[in-house]
Amino acid sequence: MRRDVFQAIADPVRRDIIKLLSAQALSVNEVAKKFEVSRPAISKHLKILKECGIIDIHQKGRERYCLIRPKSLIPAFLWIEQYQTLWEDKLDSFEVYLNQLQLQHKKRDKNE
Amino acid sequence: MRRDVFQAIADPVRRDIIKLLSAQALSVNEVAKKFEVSRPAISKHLKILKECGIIDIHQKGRERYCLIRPKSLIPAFLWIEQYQTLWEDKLDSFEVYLNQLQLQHKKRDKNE
DNA sequence: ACCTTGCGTAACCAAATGATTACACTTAAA
DNA sequence: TTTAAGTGTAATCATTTGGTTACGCAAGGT
Repeated sequence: MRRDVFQAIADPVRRDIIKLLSAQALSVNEVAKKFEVSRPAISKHLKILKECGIIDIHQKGRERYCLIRPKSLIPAFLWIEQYQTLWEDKLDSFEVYLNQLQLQHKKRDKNE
Repeated sequence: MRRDVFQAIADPVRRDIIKLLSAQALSVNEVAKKFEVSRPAISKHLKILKECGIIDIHQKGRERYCLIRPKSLIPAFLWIEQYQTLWEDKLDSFEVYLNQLQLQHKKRDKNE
């Protein structure tokens, strides 16, 4: 059972939950009301988000409030960010492709 | 069958493939050699990456070269980036939590 | 003309995922 | 002290996922 931030944000429902909770802390029921799926389904999503460190859950009376821990998204952010220079490159994809291919073949293909 | 960037980068093998191809274009076999799993397994990962627009595959002789299309990662980058202000907030999580809870309860809880 | 290389894909399988219903438990409310 | 509200979790299920082996085919090499 993989439990990392990438798996956590892979599901669209969980991304929507993150969005909700980034605006305000909500109880489990309050979260569940925003979705079509059943409350137990939301409960499971919240459990996964908690296990991935993306949310905290605090009991208050008989309610459990979910609040986001935005720092948990930083690893995913950094992973994607490392490719930023790539997509900001001046060279367009086709040129990059040709260059890479040349490098690739400079030893074995002598007739191109 | 979900086919979006988030699902594409959810798998660690696919993230490693992206890393490889960000350095240079490689043929399917060259990619497969870098991993423990079988070539057909890599072939499937490459197919998913292609369907998500993360790589292009160009035939050259009997080899197929995979090259990254880094721009396809931008949507995921933007999604995570929107929470950057959240994790850069001066307030620490506990204060945020208390504030949110106050807002949450300012109408119904008058005895706290 | 063969054989080899590179690769896709079908068939199959175990495990993970995402959902549901039913039930249990705890805490507030009446 | 009943009752209702809020929630977790078990049992169950269909689908997806990620892997394997086996096979087929096209393009190069001999």
